[in-house]
Amino acid sequence: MAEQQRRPTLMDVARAAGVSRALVSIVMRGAPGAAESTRQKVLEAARELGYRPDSRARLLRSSRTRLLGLSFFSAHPFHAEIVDAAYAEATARGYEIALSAVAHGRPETRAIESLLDVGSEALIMISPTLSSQELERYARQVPVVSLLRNDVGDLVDSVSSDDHAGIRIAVDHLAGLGHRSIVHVDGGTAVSADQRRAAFRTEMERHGLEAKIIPGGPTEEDGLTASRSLRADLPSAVVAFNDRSALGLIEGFRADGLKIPDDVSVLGYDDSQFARLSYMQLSSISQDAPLLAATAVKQAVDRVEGAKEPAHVVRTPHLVVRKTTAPPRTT
Amino acid sequence: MAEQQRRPTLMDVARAAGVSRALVSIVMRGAPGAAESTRQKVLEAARELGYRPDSRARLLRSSRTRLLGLSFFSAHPFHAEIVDAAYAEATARGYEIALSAVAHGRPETRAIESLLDVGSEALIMISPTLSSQELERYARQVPVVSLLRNDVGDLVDSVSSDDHAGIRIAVDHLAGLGHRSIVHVDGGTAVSADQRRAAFRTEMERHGLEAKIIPGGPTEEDGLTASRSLRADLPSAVVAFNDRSALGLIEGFRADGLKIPDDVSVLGYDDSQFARLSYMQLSSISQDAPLLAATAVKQAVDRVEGAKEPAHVVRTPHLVVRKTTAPPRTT
DNA sequence: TAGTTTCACTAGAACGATCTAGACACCCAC
DNA sequence: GTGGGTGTCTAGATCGTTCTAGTGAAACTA
Repeated sequence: MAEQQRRPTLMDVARAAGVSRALVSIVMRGAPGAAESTRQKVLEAARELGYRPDSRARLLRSSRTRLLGLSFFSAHPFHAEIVDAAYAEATARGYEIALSAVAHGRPETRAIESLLDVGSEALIMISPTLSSQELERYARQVPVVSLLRNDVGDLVDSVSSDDHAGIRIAVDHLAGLGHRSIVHVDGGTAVSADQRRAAFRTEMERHGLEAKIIPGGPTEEDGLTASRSLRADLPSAVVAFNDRSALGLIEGFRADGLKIPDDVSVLGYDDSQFARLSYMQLSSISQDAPLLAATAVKQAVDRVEGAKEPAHVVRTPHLVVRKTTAPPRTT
Repeated sequence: MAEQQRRPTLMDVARAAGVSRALVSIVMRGAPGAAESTRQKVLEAARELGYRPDSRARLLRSSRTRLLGLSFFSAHPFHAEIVDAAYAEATARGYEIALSAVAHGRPETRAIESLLDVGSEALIMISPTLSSQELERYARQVPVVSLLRNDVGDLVDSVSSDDHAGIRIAVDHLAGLGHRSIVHVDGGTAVSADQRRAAFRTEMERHGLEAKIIPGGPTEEDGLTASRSLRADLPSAVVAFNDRSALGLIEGFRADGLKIPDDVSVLGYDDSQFARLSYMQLSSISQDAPLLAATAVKQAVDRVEGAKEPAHVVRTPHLVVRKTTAPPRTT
């Protein structure tokens, strides 16, 4: 069936329109140097033939590819929101996004190399797990922007959210509601977990409260497990490492017959889609992913277009109060 | 800072190793036609220079690109699981995956064109929303495999799960447990919703039961809304359109003080990561996404490598019983 | 010994675009 | 009428590969 007909090339369009390849190229790129009348003629011929420029050839030849490489983790739903926002911002700035997923059996280096191989002018990496030395090695070839992580050395740009400020806001919020017994279920080995843990310690001290920290992780299961270890000595509020963990915590608490927020307040982190679900109504610290993504794209474009020095942009997160945090039970 | 040093090319390696470009190309591709000794010498030189082939040039020149284009919806977490599995299968078969997301403000056609522009030899589309005419238009250029949807015309391959069988299994399961009052919360306008709705009708009839259907949709919110409209006349079991909808249903029921599965059994569809969460323990109809993904990749590769006729593979889903379905309350 | 085959290697075209340099026509000013 | 500018268009090189055709030497066959 399906006859695999050859894709039309510049040459085909040129022949059809009776001009040279170079002129067709000029017209297709919208570059100056073509009379309006021929421009129309060429465009018409191109449309007629269903011509689309071959990006391999285009990228190969042109000095500027206007391609931004974006690596993300396929297993992390939160990253999808960022991908979405990055597309929008890149398009607005006249750049394309080349996607590469870090998946099971496909390490980060592999994802990056493939982005480089297709001619990305800059790399945006969401929560990179590579060491800063490795990141710097790539940064010598092309500008690299680390998204959601900032301890990446001096050669690498970073766009991140102020974890310390986020935790401060979290602790202030809960302490402000009157909570005295607040626990942090940490992120284990996840990116940012260390910073948040440390911040929690100092912020609790600032309030003159004891900083109790329970080992956790980034998934629902981690939250669930943590809820069990909290059962014996229930705090009045919990600051989760992220929303997914918070979900696990809440489910665990509910299974024990506890009411949220009556018996325990739970505060998430990320303000992801999960938090926004109308039946969850999870209070959360928002990093504003779309804004961070847009900033990272801007950063990458700036570097590509001449900015010499890598910048480290830190945005302050903000609190989104929904229905899982409230003043403690006044027993 | 970061001196943007030029990437080494075949020419550089050739010079360093004292051979021709063509020979380096042969060695890098692992093609036959080079003596073992020179092979080592070239490899060493390449390693030394940190050479990596430029995929733009490679793809441009070679007749075979060994690239499979994969389009997915960034907003649909379920698709991420498929992306993951597709990578694995493609790698195993010696192919690369080119990813393109359908995102907010980035329509499916745009995602596809970009995959074509980079030289994909075949297209795998997850739950395509284009009309079969549009799909066929692309299928004339390159083999197209539709994943999770099968009403795509004769020119397009499809790998899908037997929706009718899935619903039959669902209804059999619940009827077998003794349920008589079973409701289907449908998928609204989502892909496959029509098939499942129709199947539910015929299968319920086969059991001599009344097929009650409530309008729904693919998200948690849709399930939640549906739970409210079920409140007045509570069935003993619900077949949700998918897991996300099931989650919404369950949360809605719980908010009304109902116990799952004591008061209502809820059956999901997809057996996604949500279903597997230890606190959800959602009974669900599994389409086995990794298997479907692997099949789609195989299909695409077969077509690329010579299979003339598009095939329509239909896999039978299976039941995964967890803790949200049980015999009805014996009032 | 002459002819054939095999092996290791190379020169140069090709892929489909962009880019550089220059040609040609036209208009204007002096 | 000549020189210079401007606007439109083209030829040919080029990007970094792969591919085709072929060279030359060694090894085998008759």
